[in-house]
Amino acid sequence: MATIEDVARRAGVSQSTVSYALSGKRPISAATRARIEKAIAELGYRAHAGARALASARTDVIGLMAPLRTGVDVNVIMQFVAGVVTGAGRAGYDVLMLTQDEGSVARVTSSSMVDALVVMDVEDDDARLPALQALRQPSVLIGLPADPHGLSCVDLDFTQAGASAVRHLLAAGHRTLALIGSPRAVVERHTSYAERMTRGFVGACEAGGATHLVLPTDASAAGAVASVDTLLAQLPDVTGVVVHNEVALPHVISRFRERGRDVPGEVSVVAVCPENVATSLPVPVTSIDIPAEGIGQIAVDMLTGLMRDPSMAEVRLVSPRLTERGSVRNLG
Amino acid sequence: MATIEDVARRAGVSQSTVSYALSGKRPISAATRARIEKAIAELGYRAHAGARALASARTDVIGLMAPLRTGVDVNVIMQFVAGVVTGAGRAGYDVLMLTQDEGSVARVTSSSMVDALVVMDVEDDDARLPALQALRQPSVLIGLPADPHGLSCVDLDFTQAGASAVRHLLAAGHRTLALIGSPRAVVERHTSYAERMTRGFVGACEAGGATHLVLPTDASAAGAVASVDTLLAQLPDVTGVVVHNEVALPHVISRFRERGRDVPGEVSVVAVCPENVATSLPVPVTSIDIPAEGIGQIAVDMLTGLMRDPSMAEVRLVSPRLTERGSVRNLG
DNA sequence: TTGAAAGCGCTAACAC
DNA sequence: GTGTTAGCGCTTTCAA
Repeated sequence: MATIEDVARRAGVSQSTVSYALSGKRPISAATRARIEKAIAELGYRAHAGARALASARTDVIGLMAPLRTGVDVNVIMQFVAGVVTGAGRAGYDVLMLTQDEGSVARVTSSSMVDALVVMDVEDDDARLPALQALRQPSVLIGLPADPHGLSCVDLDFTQAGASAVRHLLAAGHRTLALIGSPRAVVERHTSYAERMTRGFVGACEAGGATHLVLPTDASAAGAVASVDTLLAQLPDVTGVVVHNEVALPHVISRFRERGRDVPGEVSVVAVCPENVATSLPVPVTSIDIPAEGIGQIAVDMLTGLMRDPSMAEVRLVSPRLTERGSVRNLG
Repeated sequence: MATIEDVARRAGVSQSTVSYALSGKRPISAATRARIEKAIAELGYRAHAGARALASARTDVIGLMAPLRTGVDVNVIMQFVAGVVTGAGRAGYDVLMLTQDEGSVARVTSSSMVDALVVMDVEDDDARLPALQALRQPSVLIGLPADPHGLSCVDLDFTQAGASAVRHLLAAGHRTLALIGSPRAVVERHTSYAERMTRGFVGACEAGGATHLVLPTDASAAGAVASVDTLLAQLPDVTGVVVHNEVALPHVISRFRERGRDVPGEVSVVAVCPENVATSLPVPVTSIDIPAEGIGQIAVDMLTGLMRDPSMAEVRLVSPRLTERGSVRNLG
């Protein structure tokens, strides 16, 4: 591999001139720059990442801690990852995937493998927060813990999403509502988005005087069936359902039909899921989009902002947008 | 951050002794080793990754090129990624996620950001192969191109999987079969696994004298419905169906039922998908498992082998294993 | 507008 | 069993 010295020699300039030509940190005459670029092209030169990291104390790599376990809305997670990776690419960064295990954050940060971190799957009272805040490198959470500890966060405003779904159903005349939510395991770890979704749902139901029920639901056909059956047993006159569980969604709808409740004839459904999920079902479903890819990109933007000015920590909640697709029936 | 020099000073030894204690590349007396470990612990020392990469010409990072676009069996892809990441972790490597775009492989390899590459979503006649083979760093493909160019490959033996599914149906007395396969776009790019699946399916049908039809199928409910309808129009007396399309699978089964063909009463189904997909449907489905996570780990093992001895290139095809779960009816 | 040279922190000869 | 030291390839003062 060619080194910067090879380039310098070939272009008849000094190493530092090549370096500055590359970084643009000082003016280079057009003629010199041309010779350097020619040499670089001829040699196929690329700066050695390790050497650059050593000398400059930056790696241009972002660490991404994503829940890689399967089963739970893989689709959404994948979209977040895609958003982070493409956003990072556009900003000139690469992405190092980290497993969920304890040590990996400490390892990659203290060995200077990454300049910054994006952390997904945040819990309401996440144990990692103090450690993250103590880091030399800035981090952005995808999710919103109860106390952000001065860390930057970005997420869909799930509280508003839950409330907005309910208000949409209330406006259509529904008064007996249910939330078919995240798997029990997710709820029990107090995962931030599940918590907020529930809060928004319950709050709006209470404000609107609606009877309501919250059902944690396994991300499987069986889970969907169980929840629908429980729901019909406990709240037989339910007419409006909010589904925040991408995997269960199609099975929830089928199960309602099997139980003789047509959607949207007898039961209206509002889903909270990525748009492609809502539109690719047999019957298009009215939904609040989880703009996962966009949020991933925002996370990277926030990170580059923080690297410029570490004091810029902020919380950004993307407002939910509900799209009516006909799975809600107006009882008015 | 503490440096190796800080550790050396604190332990009263030389830098190289610390380095050797860390790498185990030469014997260190127990007493010295103890003092070094104490110093490391007290200082919270971690080697600077860039400095190490510069001096040793290795990064302990593996690049992973995964198709991050959504829609196409995200679940499977996620499991591959999880397998690669956990396998890499166990082998002492981190994983750098690369986007599908042209330049990224050249960028990370020629700047020495990675020691090796795992490449997913391989096409039958993949344009990237010559470039991969010319690299300084070894690579492993997940998938099997027509001509591996001397590169290492690992995948489920989809040819066998297709054949095995057909033979299972033939053995149960079915004589009119269909393959509900990957999306047309995937097929048209000649994605390796789709190609091989079709080959295995068709080959075994012909060998067994079965009437057969292959239907590329969109990864959506609509796609599933369209394929089932086409199938029933073109091959009304079909009794055995192989489904190699995780997303379509549940909708295929529902659609058969809507069309008055019970599964497995009138139509028998063998799926090719990850086990968790086959078992979490309303009716458990007889399937050939895609052991994605395991294959991801094997890919990493092969990579570490290649880094030890670059001449060890090989093709590994994992034999399919069919699990009967009751969605195939014996017509005997 | 350019060059010389001092590190950045680590590894791996080489020497004892 | 341990120490000395010459790089690895780049960035960035300092000097001109």
